[in-house]
Amino acid sequence: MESISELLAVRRQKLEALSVAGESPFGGRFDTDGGVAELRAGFVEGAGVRAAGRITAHRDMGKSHFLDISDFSGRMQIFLHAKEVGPERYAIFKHLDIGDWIGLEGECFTTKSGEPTLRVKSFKVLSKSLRPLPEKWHGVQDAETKYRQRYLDLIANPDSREKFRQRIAIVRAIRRFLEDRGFLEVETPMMQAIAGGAAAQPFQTHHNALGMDLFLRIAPELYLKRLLVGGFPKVFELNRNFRNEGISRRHNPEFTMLEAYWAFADFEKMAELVEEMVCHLAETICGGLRIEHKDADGQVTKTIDLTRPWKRARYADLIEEAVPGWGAMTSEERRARCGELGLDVSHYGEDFEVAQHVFEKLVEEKSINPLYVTHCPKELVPLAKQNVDDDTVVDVYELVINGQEISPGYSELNDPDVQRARLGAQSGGETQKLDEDFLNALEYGMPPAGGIGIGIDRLVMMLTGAESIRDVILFPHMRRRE
RNA sequence: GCAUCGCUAGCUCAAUGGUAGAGCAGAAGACUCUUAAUCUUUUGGUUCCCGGUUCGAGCCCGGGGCGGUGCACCA
Repeated sequence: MESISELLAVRRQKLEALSVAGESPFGGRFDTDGGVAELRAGFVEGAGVRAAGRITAHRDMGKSHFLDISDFSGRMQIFLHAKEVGPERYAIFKHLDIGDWIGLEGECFTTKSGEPTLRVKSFKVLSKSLRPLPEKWHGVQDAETKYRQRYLDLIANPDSREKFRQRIAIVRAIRRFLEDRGFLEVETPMMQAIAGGAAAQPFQTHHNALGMDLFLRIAPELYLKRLLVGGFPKVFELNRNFRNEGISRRHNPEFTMLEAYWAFADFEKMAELVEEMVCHLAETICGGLRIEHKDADGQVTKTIDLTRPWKRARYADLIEEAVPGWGAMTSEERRARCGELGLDVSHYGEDFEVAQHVFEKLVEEKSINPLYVTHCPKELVPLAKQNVDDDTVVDVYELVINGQEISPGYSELNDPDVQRARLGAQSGGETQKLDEDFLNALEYGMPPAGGIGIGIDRLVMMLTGAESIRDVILFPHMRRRE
């Protein structure tokens, strides 16, 4: 007999025994006085309490039993004695396992060792667990199991629970922060006839009734700008984007993006907004402006200091700083210099692509503390206004933290003719891809505006010390098994 | 796509090419304040899959699967 079958068989036998004894193994409604961590925190000696949770530990002392019950909020100890519940209920209790959900009613008391504990007077089986839980001390270590069976990770790994609790708090706080400043949250199409607003491979689908192909959006940008045209002064959308590209530590095919637009503002005003917001999140949710990232042994590997004001620097100056003399070099000299620095730029055709590679490797990846990069080359950003003093650069910032691009911010381009030319140049003459309705909307007049995008997953990684995007996405995409 | 590392009991991990082991969980027993409870006994294996080398493969070789990491890709 295989081991797992044996473990399952034993639990099935207990399931049967519960039914025979007249105890429903899958319970029903059970009203409690709160989550277990809340009850433990609000502990009053002698008070009667109703609680429910999953049994996560069992310490057996003859006829005295100490158990931990847990829910998403935390754990609490309960004490169950044969004398307290009577022989019939005690017999039922003997059929319980670690993993089962139970509801109980009891009285608060403190043990000799000082642990707030619930003395069980009565209990009810809420759900029998038919499979054994992961190991109590090490939890689930296997990355594949954590991602494929997130529920096991959430049951067994408190660190993981905490990261998701923080993610939820961050998303909620962002919404509140923006709403408090008059931004309206909107919902725009996720299925689009033309996947615009970024340059990425889209997922394709098909609408049968309309007989047309549609794309999952790669960005909401062009629709949010239509709303600026329509008169919305401050809008944001915080939801999923889809990009049909590689999966990595930093990429999931569907990811969460915040985009916000503010009429009559510019990229610098948006930078102020983002700086204020991220610091607010760090202080209220992550315990302060110094964010520590730790390795598996708990050793601090890096500390991100979010103290304001954040550094601001021009794109060209940062490259010059990384590679002295860059600005005065010819195209050939730059490529040669890249070779000396160990950077492979052979597959880049354009000069700005070579520079961008240098920027990514020598500036972005090395920037741990916040850095606003401004005056970026216009080729990189087709949807932003050109700078009035230097038409080779655009009025944008790129916010880099933790070696990753966290947020771009623009002074949005609102000249329809310039916009058409820039998008046309980007699509390489494939006029089919131009979103004519968007350009048409611009011709009605879009107010000058500041706009931002923030990759929420990467922001949460930065704020919670997660090294992989999969650690902040509940159900990351995996290759199908079998 | 390329490179590299990994896959052993339900979970966490061991195992010079020579009888696959431990801890936890499970089962049986002892114990009325334990908290990684303790103590005694004990069940549990398609070593990811297929093939090869060998007297003999968890281990070596080839192919495949899944996963981690890096590179490539990615405004």
